[in-house]
Amino acid sequence: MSSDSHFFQINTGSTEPIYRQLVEQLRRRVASGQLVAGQEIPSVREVAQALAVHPMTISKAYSLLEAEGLLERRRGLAMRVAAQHKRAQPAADRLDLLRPTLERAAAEAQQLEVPAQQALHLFDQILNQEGGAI
Amino acid sequence: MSSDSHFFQINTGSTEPIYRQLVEQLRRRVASGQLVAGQEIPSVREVAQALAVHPMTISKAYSLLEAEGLLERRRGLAMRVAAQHKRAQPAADRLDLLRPTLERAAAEAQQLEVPAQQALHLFDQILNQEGGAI
Amino acid sequence: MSSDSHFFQINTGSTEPIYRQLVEQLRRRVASGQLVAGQEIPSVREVAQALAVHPMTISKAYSLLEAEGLLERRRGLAMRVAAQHKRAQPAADRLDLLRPTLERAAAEAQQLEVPAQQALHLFDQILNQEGGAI
Amino acid sequence: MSSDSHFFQINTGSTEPIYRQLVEQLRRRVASGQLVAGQEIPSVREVAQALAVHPMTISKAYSLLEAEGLLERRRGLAMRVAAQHKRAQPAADRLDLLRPTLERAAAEAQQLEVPAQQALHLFDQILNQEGGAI
DNA sequence: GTGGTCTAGACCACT
DNA sequence: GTGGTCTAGACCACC
Repeated sequence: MSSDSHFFQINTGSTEPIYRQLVEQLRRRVASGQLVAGQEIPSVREVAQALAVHPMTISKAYSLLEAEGLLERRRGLAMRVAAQHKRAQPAADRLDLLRPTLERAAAEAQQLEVPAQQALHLFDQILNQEGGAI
Repeated sequence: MSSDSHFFQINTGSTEPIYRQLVEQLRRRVASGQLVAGQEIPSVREVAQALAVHPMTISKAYSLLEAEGLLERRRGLAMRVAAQHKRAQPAADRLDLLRPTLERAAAEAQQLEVPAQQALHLFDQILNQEGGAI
Repeated sequence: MSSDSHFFQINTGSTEPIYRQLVEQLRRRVASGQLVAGQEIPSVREVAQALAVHPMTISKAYSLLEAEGLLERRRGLAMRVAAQHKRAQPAADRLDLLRPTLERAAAEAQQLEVPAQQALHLFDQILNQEGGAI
Repeated sequence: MSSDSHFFQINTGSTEPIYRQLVEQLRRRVASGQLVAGQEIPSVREVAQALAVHPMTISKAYSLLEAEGLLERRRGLAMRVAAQHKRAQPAADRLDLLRPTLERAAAEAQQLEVPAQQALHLFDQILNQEGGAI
């Protein structure tokens, strides 16, 4: 599953704990429907190696997601997206999940006295670089 | 200085340490020129009470900013923005300081499969609510 | 808080993970009302030392109980029983929580061909030794 | 040997490893004399299918019991209870084997503050349901 | 191969 | 003092 070496992206410089970055990324992918019920996720060891992080850190993220009912553990097998999870959420709800980070960006823009128009323009640029067209 | 009870805004629920939230807010305000050399900032006790946070947390933020040369401590007097700090930064540099948070928002949008246009629209709305027109 | 060195009892020989033994003991004490909202529990380090177990093992138990809403974390302070937890449960429900272990004991008695009367008698003896009169 | 589909009872939800559940059940049955020297036990495949468990798990239990001298492996034939094992144990010893689980139940009763009398009454009920009269 | 548990021990954030 | 995060690495249970 070497093609999954970029399954997760983490920012080691951030104050946000790595395990939490993973939890939130996976939650978003399930909310969007990118990950569907039954789908296997890369193993703890694979992710740990790909991200150069200790396996226990990955395991902690997976355990939390399991406790939350989003992942399913199967003895001796790779974990997978749980069969009976909250299904992919409607677009309006997903947009809401984006709100906190945008609010933070807006607060920073204000403190930096960056005009709204410039902030919007920069965001537009970044969105178009990122993953290409959605 | 009761009008300064909202000098800082913090998010106690965040994983980002409070002292760091304070440090970064103040850096941004200096970068934007909202705070100028010689300007007094609210005392540790005032801020601690207003934010319902332990005074040492505020003190830690102020000490870091002092070590950084951004604030000046004066015996028995309120701290103030240091005389010889890097002056307010040009608009282009300030825009760059906004980039990391917008990159994070863009990554989240992509994982949530929120179309760029919708994300931009939401950001626009939030910017216009926030502090009013800039 | 040295008098709390026996706050928890664990069985290191068991296959049941230590952290889970702790979680279940604390759940039972809250269910019975022995632990009430707001009450502080011994610190991670105290328990770790008293039980001769690694602090992270204790921490894991406490984190699970916090995720479950039974404990409350307070930055820099000892954890305590959450204010808004499911209150102490009625006697009938508590009796039900005892059922699984008694079912296991009954199954073992059957496999050992120990007569019901003898099993009951032994249980009676153990109950009366244990904590004294309840 | 389809009538042996319920030769073992396991609890897949438990933290106790399946192979260990099997080992202990068989030990108890031998201790009680329910299983006697020379008696055949169901094959790995039969048990695996009946319990919906991986054959290697059953095999591991059987191997441990063989290493312990309780079972005998015979090329091409079903395993059987070893000829020269510790014979069925006297009633007093078997009662002792029941003690650990009853001690655990007593500890739980105490933590739940369930009165001894109620705990005993519940145990009595369960014993009489279980396998019928012994 | 899979995930889980635990230890020893460092360093961080906060009161 | 409090809890949290992470690493390095051992050993276990299961497929």
